[in-house]
Amino acid sequence: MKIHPPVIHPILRVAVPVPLRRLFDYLPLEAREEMLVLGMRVLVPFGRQQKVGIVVGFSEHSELPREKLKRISAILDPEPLFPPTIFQLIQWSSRYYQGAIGEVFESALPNYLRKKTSASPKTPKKTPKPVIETQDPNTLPPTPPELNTQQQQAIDTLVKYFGQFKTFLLDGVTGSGKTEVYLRVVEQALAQGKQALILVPEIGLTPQLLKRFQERFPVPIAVLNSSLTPKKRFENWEMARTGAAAIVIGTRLAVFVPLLNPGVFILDEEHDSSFKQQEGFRYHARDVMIMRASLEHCPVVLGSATPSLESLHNVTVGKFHSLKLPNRAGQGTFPTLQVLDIRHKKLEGGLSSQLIGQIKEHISNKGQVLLFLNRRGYSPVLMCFECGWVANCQNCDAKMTLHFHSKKLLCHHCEMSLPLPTACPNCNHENPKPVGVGTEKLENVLKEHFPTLNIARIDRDTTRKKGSLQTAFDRVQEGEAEILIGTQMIAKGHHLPQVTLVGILDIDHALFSTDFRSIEKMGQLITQVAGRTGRAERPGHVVLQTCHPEHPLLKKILEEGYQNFAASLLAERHSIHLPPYSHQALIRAESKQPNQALDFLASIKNALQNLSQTKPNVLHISGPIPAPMERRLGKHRAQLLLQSSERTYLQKHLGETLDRFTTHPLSSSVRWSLDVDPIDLY
DNA sequence: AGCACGCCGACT
DNA sequence: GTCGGCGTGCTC
Repeated sequence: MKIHPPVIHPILRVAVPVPLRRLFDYLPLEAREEMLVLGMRVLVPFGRQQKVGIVVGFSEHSELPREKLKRISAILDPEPLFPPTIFQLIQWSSRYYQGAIGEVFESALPNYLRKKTSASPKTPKKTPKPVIETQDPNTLPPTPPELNTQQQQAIDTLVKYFGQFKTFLLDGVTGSGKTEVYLRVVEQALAQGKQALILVPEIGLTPQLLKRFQERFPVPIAVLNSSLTPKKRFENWEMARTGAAAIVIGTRLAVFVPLLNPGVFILDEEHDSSFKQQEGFRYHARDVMIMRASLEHCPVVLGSATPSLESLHNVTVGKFHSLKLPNRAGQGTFPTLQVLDIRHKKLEGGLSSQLIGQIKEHISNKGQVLLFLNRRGYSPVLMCFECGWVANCQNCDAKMTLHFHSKKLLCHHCEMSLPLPTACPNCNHENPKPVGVGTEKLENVLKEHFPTLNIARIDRDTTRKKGSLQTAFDRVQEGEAEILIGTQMIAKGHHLPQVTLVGILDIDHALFSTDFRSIEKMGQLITQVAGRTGRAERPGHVVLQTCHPEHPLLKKILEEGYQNFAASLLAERHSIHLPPYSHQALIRAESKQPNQALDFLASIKNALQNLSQTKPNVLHISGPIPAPMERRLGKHRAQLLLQSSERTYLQKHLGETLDRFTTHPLSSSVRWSLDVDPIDLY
């Protein structure tokens, strides 16, 4: 491909930010051709609008007659914003995830640069700190902890691979000191004058990691996530791009940030599904990061105490190199695990009397208690015991959740909210009753049981405000609350050294879910929640309440640990050809009319089947079937699952077929999208 | 996705 | 008689 335009009749191929899977051709500005370079932003007339596009190619000819082509309105950048590697990365991502090229480029830009502002963005020169400050060993802030042998080996191995591409899975139990490994590796990168990019799954995990890095390194650190103001995000992006920031910490969107001098890539909690974007351009930041590391010849470190089955498989087949940290750093000990059979037991707010007894005991021994219940609200069902009526959402195939404090029925899948009925809307009998337990009810029940104790509840409802999550964790860490109740938000990353008892309530539904990944997620969640305890000198105890104490996979994880559990799951996936032993793509569709989505998918299936006649058995198509929640927000949803052992085959034919379907008669009344490597089937 | 054009219901 | 509903079609 040519970097500069040809001299005669040049035509610019421009990626315009619209959900169309093609490029648009334009004529260059007269007499300024020589200024144009691939990757520059240009302002182009598009229909009646002006849009900011990216020049992604030059050619002598267009499929359109020359007189139909419009001329670009302006060149917006003095130099391309993307270095060649990022330019390639974006194009690869667009092909791999079958995203509209213009949208993929757009999503790699900070909002500030997506605007039609023709003002060329000057790099913020107000942070002219030295690009990289080398470390003076005498002024080392808090003495870094001593490393154990495994940590030292991991670091030595990683550093050896500086300057070349290799993917490492840092498989370290909770409390094994993964972060210390990151710190030392980054230290080495900085010493070589290189930058480090570190991704975390959620914004909430940034502050503590940022703090650790700031304490250790006196260098500019840029944070990139969606909570920043557009201006700030642009400035931090520029600091990364120009090399002013030595370290970049961000969420998945930061995977595309240009770096002047990349040295090492780190992705923490690699099993976390938040790395997968779930709308629009559906990329997985972990997989994009690996591709990026290969383009930029850097090592990439994926860290987790509970690695995804995909990554474990990649270790087995030799694509990833495994680095293990099997021991807890410092004085940390492993928690003891106990299964509590709650069949035929009377529960109070979801708690068995045994568990309540243990809570009392731990509290009286000055320990903290953590209760994990992955369901927010007061109760998931409101039911009339006279006629059997339950509160359903009118827009979705879902029950409405009772929220006691706000005195409302809320649908957790749309915005629907209703006042609490005092009588059954069906039979008019008084007071329909809540059924089932959410975190809010659990909190109320505990308050009755332990009126003198402080209880902290952490879920989406109590942490709406920015910073409130951190405040809640601080409260617990400082011992201000004796009992902590939380949804999966508490499973992520936070150190709670005073917790001596963890109670896991009601995870049984995951054992029988239709989604084949839900057991994997359950195992990760149990292990992560259990890992919150026993991190200091006091040993921890984990109690899991279940109605299925004999379930083989539950026993596996409790008796043999995550590693063996994961091995069993992998064997199961292998035997039924599920990922990572096959590749999937999911086409989702939704329509107002009940059958349009299904019909549309049926015709895609038809087209794909005709196509795959040349290579039968390579492509398996299941569906179309109605989505697990058929109606959501008033739309009828359906999906088509494609599975193949040959990824390239799947990818190629899918792209070609879908291109033809943009003109399908139903494509205007059916909203549809493609998800490559889907991680949940909803 | 926008944003037009275009053809049918309740309003000054 | 018109304002505006959202169906259909196009964007170099």
